[in-house]
Amino acid sequence: MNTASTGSDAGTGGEPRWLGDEEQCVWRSYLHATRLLEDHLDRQLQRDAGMPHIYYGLLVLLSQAPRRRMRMTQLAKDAKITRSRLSHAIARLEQHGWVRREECDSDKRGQNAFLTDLGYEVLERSAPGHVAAVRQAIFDRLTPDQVKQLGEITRVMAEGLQPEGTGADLPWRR
Amino acid sequence: MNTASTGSDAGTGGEPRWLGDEEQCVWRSYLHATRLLEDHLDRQLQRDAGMPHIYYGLLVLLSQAPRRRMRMTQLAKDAKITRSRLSHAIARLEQHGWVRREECDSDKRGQNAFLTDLGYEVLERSAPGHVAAVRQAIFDRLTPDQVKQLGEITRVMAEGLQPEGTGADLPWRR
DNA sequence: TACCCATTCTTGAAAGTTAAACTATGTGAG
DNA sequence: CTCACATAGTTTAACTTTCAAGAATGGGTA
Repeated sequence: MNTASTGSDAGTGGEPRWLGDEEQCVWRSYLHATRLLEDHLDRQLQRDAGMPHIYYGLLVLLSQAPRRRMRMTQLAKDAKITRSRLSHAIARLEQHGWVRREECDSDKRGQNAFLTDLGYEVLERSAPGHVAAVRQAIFDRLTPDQVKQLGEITRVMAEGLQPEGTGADLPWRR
Repeated sequence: MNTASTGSDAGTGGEPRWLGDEEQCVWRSYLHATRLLEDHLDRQLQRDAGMPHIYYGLLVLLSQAPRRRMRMTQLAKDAKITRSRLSHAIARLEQHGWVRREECDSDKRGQNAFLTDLGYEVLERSAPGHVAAVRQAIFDRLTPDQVKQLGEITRVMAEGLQPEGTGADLPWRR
């Protein structure tokens, strides 16, 4: 089924409002760009740092955290991934010696993941190449205004997709 | 390593040009938005159509093709995925009876994938919900101008990431 | 024809992801 | 205190993706 068409009936609720020609075109561009970029960065990092993009992002988050350590749940939230996925990811990063776990003092259920020196080195070594790749794909190709627009657009999108409410965590909403 | 920092040395080539504060912020928003949206659509489609977003996209492409069929390589190119990935994907879609393969007349190496009636029905049934999800995440939240900007921005990005040259295929470049 | 190399598509194994179930600890009400 | 329920994190199995290798056909050149 086309995402467009002047189609008729209802799906779940009422009349489905199909996408117009221009919207369709934008949607396709979005899909292509995001898919190509993610693939590109995944390959670049797999080659240069030996890990997929998302794992690299975890190391970055840890490197920026107070004592280079963070609670699992918080890390999962910041990285926008599920706890399950994080568990698997940290397990692997741990195998490489880039990250380690430690019990959490205040909460016996908790675990902290922390970046090892070895992990920091890997990050240090691969950061320049990664930034270059990001720059080449985005910041070097867009005008300053477009960059600003992209920031605002994605901010709005993310806001709308956050689990619940803008607090993205707090038990407000509903 | 931070994607920013006023860091010093070189990576592979010359001085790495780190991202400025604003660029960093945009990049983070981009990652969050795209990750959240992809996850959201994957869950929505897995629930309503029984397949991940990318598989759904394959059915959409097939549904729009001439006789609802397409050469594997062309399909892979249009969907921006590798042939290997496509092979596995089609294999699974075939198991569900949504797609089938047939030999290609003109080239004995070739295969056509075609959308079955059953596949078309699934698409027809799940399209409204999918469009609604896309609309809710993007088109209902952005201003018409932002939508236009997003289209242009992603077009530029995709262009820069295409395998080689804009032809995205032709043996020109280099 | 014989040969070489490109193209098409598939395959198998390893790595990564998901959803659901599960363990263990925290927390509040009664 | 005790029960019920929420939270934190892990685990299992099924599924998806990737990478590298492989089988078969096409095409060009000597």
